[in-house]
Amino acid sequence: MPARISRLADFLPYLLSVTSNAVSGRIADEYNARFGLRIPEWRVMAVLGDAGALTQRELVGATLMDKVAVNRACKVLEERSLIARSPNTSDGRSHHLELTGAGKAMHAQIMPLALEMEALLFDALNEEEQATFKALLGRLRRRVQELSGEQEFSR
Amino acid sequence: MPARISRLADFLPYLLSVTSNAVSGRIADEYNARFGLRIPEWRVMAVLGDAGALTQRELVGATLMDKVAVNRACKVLEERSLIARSPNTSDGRSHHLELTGAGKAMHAQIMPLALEMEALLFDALNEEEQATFKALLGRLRRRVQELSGEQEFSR
DNA sequence: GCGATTTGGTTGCATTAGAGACTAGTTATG
DNA sequence: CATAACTAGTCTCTAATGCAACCAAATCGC
Repeated sequence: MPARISRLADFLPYLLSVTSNAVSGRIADEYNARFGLRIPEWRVMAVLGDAGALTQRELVGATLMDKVAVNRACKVLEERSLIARSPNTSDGRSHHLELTGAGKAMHAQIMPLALEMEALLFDALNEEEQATFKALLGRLRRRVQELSGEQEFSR
Repeated sequence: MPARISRLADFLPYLLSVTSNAVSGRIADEYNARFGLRIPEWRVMAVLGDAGALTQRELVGATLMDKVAVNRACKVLEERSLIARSPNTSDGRSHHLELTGAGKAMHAQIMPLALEMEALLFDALNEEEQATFKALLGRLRRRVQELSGEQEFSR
C-alpha cells in the first residue's frame, strides 16, 4: 500500500538530496569493495593523478572538500604508500603530494572504473540529457555559492 | 590562482554531490535559524502537514529516511509539542503521529518558506529547465534504485 | 490458542563530518 | 631583524548518520 506520497516528493531540494545520496552511496560501495577507498580518498587520487604534485591547500581548492577531510584522506593514502610527500622548497609549512608508482597503478584502474560507473548510472539519460543535466547542476551550484555570501569559495 | 581544476569537475556524480550538499546546507541553515528544525524534522513536519496522521513506518516510506532518523525526529518534535501520538487501535506496536495546534501553526509558516527557498535557489533555472531537471533527477534515482538490487524501497 | 516468525519501534555503538583551537612556518611593518 | 598578522596543516571535541542488536506486539501455521 503505497500510502499517498506527500508534496515533499515534488520539492526539488529533497529530490536532489535523495538522488545524490543514492548515487554517492552506490559509488562509495563500489570503490570500497574494489580498492578499499572511501570517497574523499578517491577524490584526492583522481586529482593528483590528473594534476600531478599538489599541496593540501591546492587539493582543498580542487576537491571542494574540507581541509580536515583532505588531510585525513592524505594521511590514509600515505600510510598505504599510494601517495608520497616531498618537501616544498618554497614554503616549509606544506609538502608536495604526489602519486607513487603503486598510486599511479591504482589510478590507472580507478579512472576507467569511474567512467564505467558513470556510464552505468547515467544510462537512464542520453548524451544530450547528460549535458543538460551537467549544465543545470553547474548553474545551480553557482547560484547557491552566490547566495551563500561573499566568501571566496571555502567549504 | 585558480589552479587548473582537474577532470574531477567533469565527473557527474561529483558535481551532483557537491551541488546537493550546497543546496542542503543552505536550506538546513535557514530552517535551523528560523525554526530550530533540522532537515529530518522538517521533512516529518512537511509530510504530516500534508497527509495527516501517520505511523513512523509510513513516514519512513514517505520520506525515504532511515527508520532511526524518523524515530529521532519524531521524538524531538514530540518533546517540543509540535506533534502528538495517539494509540493505534489496529496495531498496538505503533502510534498515529499528528501535528498539534502549534505544529500546524508552524507548518503554515514553514511551507511558504520552503517554496520561497526553492524559488530563490532555483532562480537560476527557468520554469522549463526546472521541470527538465526534476524529470532527469527522477529518472536517475529510479535507475540507481533499479541497479541497487531487487529490494523493495527501503533506505 | 501456542510456539515460531515477522514487523514496528527503540536503543546503543561505530563511523563520519565539521568547527575550533593550536603549532609551525611565512609575510608584512616598523 | 623583531614583532605582528597571517596561513598550511594538524589535532581534538562534538554533532550527525547509519547499522545491528533488541524488545514488544502482531501474524502465521498447526
